[in-house]
Amino acid sequence: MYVSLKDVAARSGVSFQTASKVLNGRSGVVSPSTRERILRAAAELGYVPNAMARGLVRQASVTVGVLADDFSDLAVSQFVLAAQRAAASRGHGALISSVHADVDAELAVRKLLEYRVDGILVAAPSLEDDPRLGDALRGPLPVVSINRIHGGGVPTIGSDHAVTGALAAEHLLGLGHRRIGTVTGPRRRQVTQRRMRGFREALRAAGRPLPERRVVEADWTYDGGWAATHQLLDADPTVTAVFVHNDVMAMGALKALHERGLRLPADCSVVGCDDLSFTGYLVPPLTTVRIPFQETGERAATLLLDRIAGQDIPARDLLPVELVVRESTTSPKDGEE
Amino acid sequence: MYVSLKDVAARSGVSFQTASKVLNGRSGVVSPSTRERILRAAAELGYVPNAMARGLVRQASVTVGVLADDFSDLAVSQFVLAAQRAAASRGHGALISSVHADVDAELAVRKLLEYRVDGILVAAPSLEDDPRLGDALRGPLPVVSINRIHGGGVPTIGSDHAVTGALAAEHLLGLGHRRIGTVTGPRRRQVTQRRMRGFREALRAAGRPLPERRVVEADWTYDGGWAATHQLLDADPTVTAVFVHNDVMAMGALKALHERGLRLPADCSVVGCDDLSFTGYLVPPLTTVRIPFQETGERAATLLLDRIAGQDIPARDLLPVELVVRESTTSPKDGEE
DNA sequence: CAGAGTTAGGCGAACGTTCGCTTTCACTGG
DNA sequence: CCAGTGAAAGCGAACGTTCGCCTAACTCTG
Repeated sequence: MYVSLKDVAARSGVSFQTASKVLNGRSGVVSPSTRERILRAAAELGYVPNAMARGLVRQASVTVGVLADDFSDLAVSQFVLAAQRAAASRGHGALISSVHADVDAELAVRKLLEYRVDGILVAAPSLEDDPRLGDALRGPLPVVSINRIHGGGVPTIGSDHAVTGALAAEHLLGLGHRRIGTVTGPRRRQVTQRRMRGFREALRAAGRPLPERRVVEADWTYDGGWAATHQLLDADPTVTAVFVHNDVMAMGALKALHERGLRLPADCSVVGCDDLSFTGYLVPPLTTVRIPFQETGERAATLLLDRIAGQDIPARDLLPVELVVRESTTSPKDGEE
Repeated sequence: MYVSLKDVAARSGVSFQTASKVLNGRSGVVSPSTRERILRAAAELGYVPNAMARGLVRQASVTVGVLADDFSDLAVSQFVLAAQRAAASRGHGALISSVHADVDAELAVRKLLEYRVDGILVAAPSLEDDPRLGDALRGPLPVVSINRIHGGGVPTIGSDHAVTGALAAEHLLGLGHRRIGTVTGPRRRQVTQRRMRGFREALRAAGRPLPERRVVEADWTYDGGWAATHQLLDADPTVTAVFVHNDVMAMGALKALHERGLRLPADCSVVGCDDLSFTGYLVPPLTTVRIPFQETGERAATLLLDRIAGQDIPARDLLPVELVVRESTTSPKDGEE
């Protein structure tokens, strides 16, 4: 069905190895006239090189594997897209493999190994505590992850979560808020802990330590954010601002605050996290800490490819986050505690 | 670096072909004892079959290519994810290739061909008019697309756009609206034309033909939807309901309506399209026509794999859409025209 | 105990490349 | 005139599999 080098060679009257030299190879010299002849034959026949055969002899598939847990998540899909593009721009294909309830991480990694990917990009935050994923990933193959990998040993790239928490806290403190609550991601997750650390420290440094009743854990979802916000305001109706650990939950928070009859942002300020594309269109437009998903994907892919090319890469790399101020935050009406 | 069949064979004292039989093959009989021995050796050495070598001899990569234009779009990424999972559950890998400004469609298809994918799944609505994509795709390789392909000849699966438009119109008419406007996708796009046809016909059938001033074209984006909505209300401030061709633009529409001081849905009803995950959390929660992206991805992958397996598949397959009524639609305050 | 049948495993070829080495041949300079 | 040089092309082996066919040895059967 496909045309092979032999076919092209036959048509142009040379050996297939010579055809290889002009069509795919990087070695060897051929005269301009035969080169021309071979090129023409290839075009006429519609020759398309066979990457599997090439990969076999070169011992490199020129392909990276992308292991993602849930890329219907906007953040993950942005990452995957950016990574794929960066890989493509350097000539690499991207083989994706998703892990979810039905298929365990080991199997997904194994599949990628079967295809002999040259490296693996991991975007599976929900699996950061899975020791089996860690074991499967630690090996001779280059790997770069955007989340912590259990057991370590895998270069990680991400954003500075502690700074994220601190930025949110400082912004709200700067506006004059004194009773600030927070809706967090799952407590066991690194990202949650780090953000909480930065957030807590900034509050403490301002002499406003965070009481536990103003911390409610949620699960990254709209519903979770909605419920947690109600819970938070039930526990302490006096809070004037809420830091929500992602934009999706922040939407739920906005809805919950609306339902309680609060005027936004006058009665309660909200800071989100992520800066998803639609956050500027919420009512009110959401102030949020921008997490550079795309840049992370690009950078992760770049590092992975560098690593594949034999270079040394840092074990850890943090991209800067940035506060995007919109209209969901303002000064509280009352100044007193 | 990798362990090959020969290594396993050497350790268990058989020929590598015999090892092949027990580890990967489907043909041939080996005694339980040697099978056991080979299995043990493979486990000890950590044997992982080489899909490239297998693909080479079997003349099948057991891989599908996914050609997407922009999967940071929630709809497309849902599709891609579902397709990847469906393919994986039938043992196929998924090689993704994105087309965008920098890389033209032909090149992307060619890359997939180099990897000798067994079939291609296309999700590139923005390229529906690209004749070169059509040409690149028409060939011996099985292809299934979720959008029209220029020049035809490619099995297409999607949802019924005319019904989508009709559902929106009928819902609004049923609520008593008489002056209904619409914010459409780009006019040249099939999906826009089809939705408009269904929408128009339903209005005409109810004796309320759609005047051109109540139709504004936009570009699927928040900003576009926002601007178009303002434009629509400038052109005809009397409209009491708007049908917006996707949820993203509908968010922009909601914002624009807010800005004009209208109370929603009392002063203006809005119907969206897609039913993205967050639409239930907008203010007000959006009534929308649900497009089954995930099911489309699954079905497309299934059809493609069936096709690869040699079965005949329909040239066209439509999945049902469904109106999801939330709170952004209600009866107009005034009944008269 | 010969011959047939069965079973386990080996063997060779092929898939489509790459790559280093060898061969061929024309041309050069001493 | 002939060794030496250099360019152009060919050749063989290898990459890791699969698969059909072959063979050796064992087990029956009469």
